Amino acid sequence: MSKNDGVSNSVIKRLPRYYRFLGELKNKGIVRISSKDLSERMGLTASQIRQDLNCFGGFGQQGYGYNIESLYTEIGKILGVDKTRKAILIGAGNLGKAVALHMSFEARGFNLIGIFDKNPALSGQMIRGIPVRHTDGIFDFCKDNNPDVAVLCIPSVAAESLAPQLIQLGIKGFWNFSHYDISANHPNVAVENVHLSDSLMTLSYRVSNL
Amino acid sequence: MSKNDGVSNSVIKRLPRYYRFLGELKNKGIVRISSKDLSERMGLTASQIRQDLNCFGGFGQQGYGYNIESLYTEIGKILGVDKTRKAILIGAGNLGKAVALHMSFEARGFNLIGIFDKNPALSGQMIRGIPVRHTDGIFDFCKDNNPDVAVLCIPSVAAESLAPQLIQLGIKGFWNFSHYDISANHPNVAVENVHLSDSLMTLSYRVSNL
DNA sequence: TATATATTGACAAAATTATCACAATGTTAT
DNA sequence: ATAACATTGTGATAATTTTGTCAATATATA
Repeated sequence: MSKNDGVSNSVIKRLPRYYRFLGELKNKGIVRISSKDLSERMGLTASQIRQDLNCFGGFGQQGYGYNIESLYTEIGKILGVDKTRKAILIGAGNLGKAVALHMSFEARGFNLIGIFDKNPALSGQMIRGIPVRHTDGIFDFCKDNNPDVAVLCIPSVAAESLAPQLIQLGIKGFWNFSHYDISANHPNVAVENVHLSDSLMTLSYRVSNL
Repeated sequence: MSKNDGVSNSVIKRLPRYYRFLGELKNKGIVRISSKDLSERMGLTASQIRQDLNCFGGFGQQGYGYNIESLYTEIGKILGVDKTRKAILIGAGNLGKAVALHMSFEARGFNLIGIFDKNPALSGQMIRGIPVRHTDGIFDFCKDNNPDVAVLCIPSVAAESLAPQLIQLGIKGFWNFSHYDISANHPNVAVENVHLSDSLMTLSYRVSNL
C-alpha cells in the first residue's frame, strides 16, 4: 500500500479536473497560482483545494502559492499518466471507433495496443493504425501481450460474460461503456463505468427540475 | 418549486441506476422486490435504497416490498423520461456521430431534432435520418424550433463561445462532451458534463493504486 | 534589513450523507 | 380468523466530506 491510499473517492474524482485546469494555466504561461485564485476559476473553495492536495503532500509554499508547472507534474504522477499501461479496446462499433479515434490515450498513461470486434466484416480494418481483430483472438492476444486494461464498448450481455474471463487473463482495469455494472461483482479490479444513458437521464432530471 | 427539489446530488445520481436495474428485473418478469434483495443486487445498503426512494414518496408496502413495474414507472416520471424534450447535437465528428447513432434519446425523454457541424463537407449528410446542417444555421434553427437541450461534441474553445449564445436562445440544458466546464460559469442552466478524459485518468489512478 | 502582506498546512467545526434500529403495518400460512 | 413473518418508513446515530480559522512562515516592499 502506498502512502496515498485511503484517499477518498471525492478527492480522487476531483484530481483530473485540477490536472486539466493546471494544464490550461501552464499553456497560458502562468507560473504560479494561489489556492484562492484557483478556487475562483474552478468554482470550489480554496480550503478544499488545499486539503485535497495535502492528501498527497505539501506542494505549496506560504506566501507564494503553488508553482503550476511542478504541481501539474506532481498530479500527473499521482494519476499515473507518466506510466504507460497497455490497453485493448473491445467493440469497434460506432462508440468503440469514436473512443479509439477521439481519445488521447497516450496523454492519459495508456497505449492502445489492440482492437477487437466480433463482427468478422470489421476484421483487418485499420483504426488509428491498429488492425481490428476478431474477438476470438482476445485470449491468445492477452497471453502474448499482457494488456493492463480493457475498454469495453460492447453490449451488456457480452460485457457480463467477457469481464470475468479478462480478469483471469490479468486485466486489472476496465473502462466500461456497457450498461453492465462490473464493479458490483468483481472486487480488486479497477473499474470506471461510463454510463452515458445514466448521464443523459440525470440531465433529464435536472432540466425537469430547474 | 416542486415537492421533490432539495433532493441531494448523491441521490439524483443514483436514480438512473435504480431505473436501469428495475428495468432489467421487469424484463425478467419479476413482479416485486424488497429493498434488501435489490440492495444485494446493486451493492448498496437496503437502508439507502429506502431513504433514496422516500425522497420522492412512499412507493413500497410493508411486508411486501416494491412493485417493480410501478416503481419503474415512478422513477421514470421523476427522471422525466416520460417527457419529450427537443435536443440538438452540435459537432458531428467521430464522437458526435457515435453519440447520435448509439444513444436511445427517445427512451431517455429526448427527441433529437437537429445536427450541426462547422465542416461544410458534412452538410447534407444524413445521420440517423437527420441531415447535418452547417453551424451557422443554429441560431435560426433555434428560433424556429426552440430546442430544450444541446449536446456538445465540439472542442472546448467552440463550446466556450457557443454556450452563452445558446443559453440566450433558450437552451436550458447541456450534455457537454467538451473539455470546457459550462457549469462553472452559467447558473440556472442544467449541465451534465461527460469528461471522458477525466474518467480515463481516474481509471489510471485506480489501476495505479490497486 | 525590517515591516507589511500573502498564503499555506493543519486542525476544529459545520454540513452533508449513509447507516442503524425499530415501531407500524401489511402479507402469508394455517 | 389468527398468528407468525416480512418489510417499509422514519427518526436517531454514525461516518464522511466540506468549510472555517489561524498560527507559522515565506514573499514583497520600502
